[in-house]
Amino acid sequence: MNVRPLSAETEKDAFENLALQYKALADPKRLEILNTICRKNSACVCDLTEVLDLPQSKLSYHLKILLNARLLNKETKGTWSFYSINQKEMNRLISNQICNVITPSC
Amino acid sequence: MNVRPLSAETEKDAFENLALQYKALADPKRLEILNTICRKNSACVCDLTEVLDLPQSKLSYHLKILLNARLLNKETKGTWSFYSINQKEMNRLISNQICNVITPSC
DNA sequence: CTCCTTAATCAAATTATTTTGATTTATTAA
DNA sequence: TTAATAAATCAAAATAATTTGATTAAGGAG
Repeated sequence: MNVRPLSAETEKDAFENLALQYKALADPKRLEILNTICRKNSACVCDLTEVLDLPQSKLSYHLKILLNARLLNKETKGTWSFYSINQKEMNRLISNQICNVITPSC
Repeated sequence: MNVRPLSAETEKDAFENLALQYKALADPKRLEILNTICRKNSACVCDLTEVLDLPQSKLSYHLKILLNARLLNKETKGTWSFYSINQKEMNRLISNQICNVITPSC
């Protein structure tokens, strides 16, 4: 009776989710942010503004996009927000070869 | 004497190239185009306008982006342009799991 | 409480991407 | 040659993403 697939996600939904995630990766600055967070293991916004020489609001904007795509984890301690790589999701999306370029040793 | 790495590509170049390629994947319509071409093995623009119900100029636009990202091959026969998946490049970029979603059996 | 630090959010301006419809180019057939 | 088909390209309009600088919110320290 039920014609829809058992899976919760239609192919259309799957493509929209994938597009959202690849869009997050589709920016050299964001790839650099991922790379920097990986090398530091975990970083707060003020760490990244120093290393990457980007204003705070711009960083918060890009971090939000990466977080929304589930490529980052966020942990708040007091007024600090610590971001780390969601390597499980990176591995789900990206080949090992390219993971080794963007997030080596993560 | 030469301080630059032996590799032809700096990390900055690598990130820019990757961003270009992930940008091509960052659109549900383009994922659907890849999926359709994969299932048909090879398709011309007029095939795709029918199947995907998109105007010709829009298709040509998106195909150009995918071609430019080297995710498609193009072969011209007379006035037809036949597009097929560049699976080697897809595999270089994307995990097997997601390749099986976007381009199953390719 | 007041001050200071961290980071999120906001609105406006800028820049980039996509859509649209028309035109152009190239090839084939009559 | 002329007409017809396929697809690329173009310019303008519409949308979407990014940048900027300022404001806001939430903690901690004195």
